[in-house]
Amino acid sequence: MTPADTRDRLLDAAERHFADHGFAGASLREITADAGANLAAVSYHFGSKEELFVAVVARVMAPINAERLRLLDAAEASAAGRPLEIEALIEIVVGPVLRARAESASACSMRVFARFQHEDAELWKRLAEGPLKVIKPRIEAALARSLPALTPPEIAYRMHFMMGAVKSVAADQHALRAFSGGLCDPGDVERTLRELVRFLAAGMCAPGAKPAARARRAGNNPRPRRAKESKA
Amino acid sequence: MTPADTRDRLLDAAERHFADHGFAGASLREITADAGANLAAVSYHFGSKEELFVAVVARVMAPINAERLRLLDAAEASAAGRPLEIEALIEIVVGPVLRARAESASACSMRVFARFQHEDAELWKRLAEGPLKVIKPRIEAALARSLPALTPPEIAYRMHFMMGAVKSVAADQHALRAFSGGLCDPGDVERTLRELVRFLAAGMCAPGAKPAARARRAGNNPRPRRAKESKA
DNA sequence: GTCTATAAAGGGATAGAC
DNA sequence: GTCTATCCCTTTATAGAC
Repeated sequence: MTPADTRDRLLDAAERHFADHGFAGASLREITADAGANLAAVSYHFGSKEELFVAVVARVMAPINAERLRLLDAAEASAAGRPLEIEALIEIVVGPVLRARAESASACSMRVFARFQHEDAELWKRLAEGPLKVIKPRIEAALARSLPALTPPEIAYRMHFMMGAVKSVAADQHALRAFSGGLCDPGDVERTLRELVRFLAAGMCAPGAKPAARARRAGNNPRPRRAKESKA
Repeated sequence: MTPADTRDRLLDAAERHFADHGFAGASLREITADAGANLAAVSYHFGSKEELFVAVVARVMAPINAERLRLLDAAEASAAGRPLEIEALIEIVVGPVLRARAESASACSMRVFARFQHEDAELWKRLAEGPLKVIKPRIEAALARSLPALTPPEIAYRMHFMMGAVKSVAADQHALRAFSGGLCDPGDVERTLRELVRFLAAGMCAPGAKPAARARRAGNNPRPRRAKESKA
């Protein structure tokens, strides 16, 4: 076997256990046994269980957000100032999450990604201040440019809904298979991604609440909107 | 405020703690202290921590699914055989979840609803075989009737995405407020519900994959496309 | 860096008095 | 039904040998 580093084996095992049982439900004893390491190795390499968890999440999120940034930079450079097409933009946001599975031997990255926000508030805040806060404004700005008919709250709501749908896929592939009665193969990442992008793009493009002007669909007028629209 | 029954106070406190910390993260000592009850009361009334959890989830799910069934029966009777309007159908599925908050004094029902599927697989299976398995086929059949252009796998995928978005709202209202920078008020249930239904209805109505016409899409080419299609 | 051994705390469950 | 007291187990963390 290729033992890699003890530190890396600990991260691999911890990723699996945190994904399966959450932070509180995973025990360092099982993690270290799974990693073929000693219990004290966690303290030596990370200091505490919480620091190990943070390291696991950071390792999961880093390549996902790096890929998002890379694709976003490339797409915006290629667009030369024009708004991105909404399906392409959503694929940039969603694709790296779903494809992270293929690159991870343990295939638990997505579950960690989907679950870590449900951990205790202190943990979540600490993680939210980290790698999330660099990519989110970029995505938000790109969405606002591509969907000029929507107000900022509408953009915010829909981003939230979108990430929820993404996490529902990432959280548990077994649930998707069981829930669909075998109709959906969660192992088919590209199919799942195609369905997800199509669903999200349509939801994102849904017409916003219009008080009087009945636009059949969201106008693709790249007029820089600044008007505040207060409606219920 | 009547102290109700010890059993009910235990359920109330357990709902809060399970919602905040998950099954593994909640401790019976804190729950019983919060309920003003004795530690041994859990064993007496429920038998074990796991049975208490199951009772909490059942109490949360029962009124939600009962309301869904009631609304679905009424809508289908009123439709007299015609497919339901997709927005009305989605509101029937989603509304009882979001509105469950208003009826619960502790306002934790939604968080329990959103989190309980992330618990250990054994727990999840046990709960999935319960109240979920009566309402899901009804929703699925109604969706299939309202969206005849979609294949069964497409229906299944989109149901999964839909419930993910719903859970993202139910899971943590604080996240919605923080994530939106204060633009979204999670306490405004009706506004949130309206935005969510509009988003989901559009996603559900997205055109399905054409069998022969649509070839496999390349990864991400920001080729600007015309406005999207309207009806399925 | 890795190990053994143990500390210190907290967990769920339960027996038995009342 | 409710309580006290306790059992027994697991947990994280750490000290110190190697």
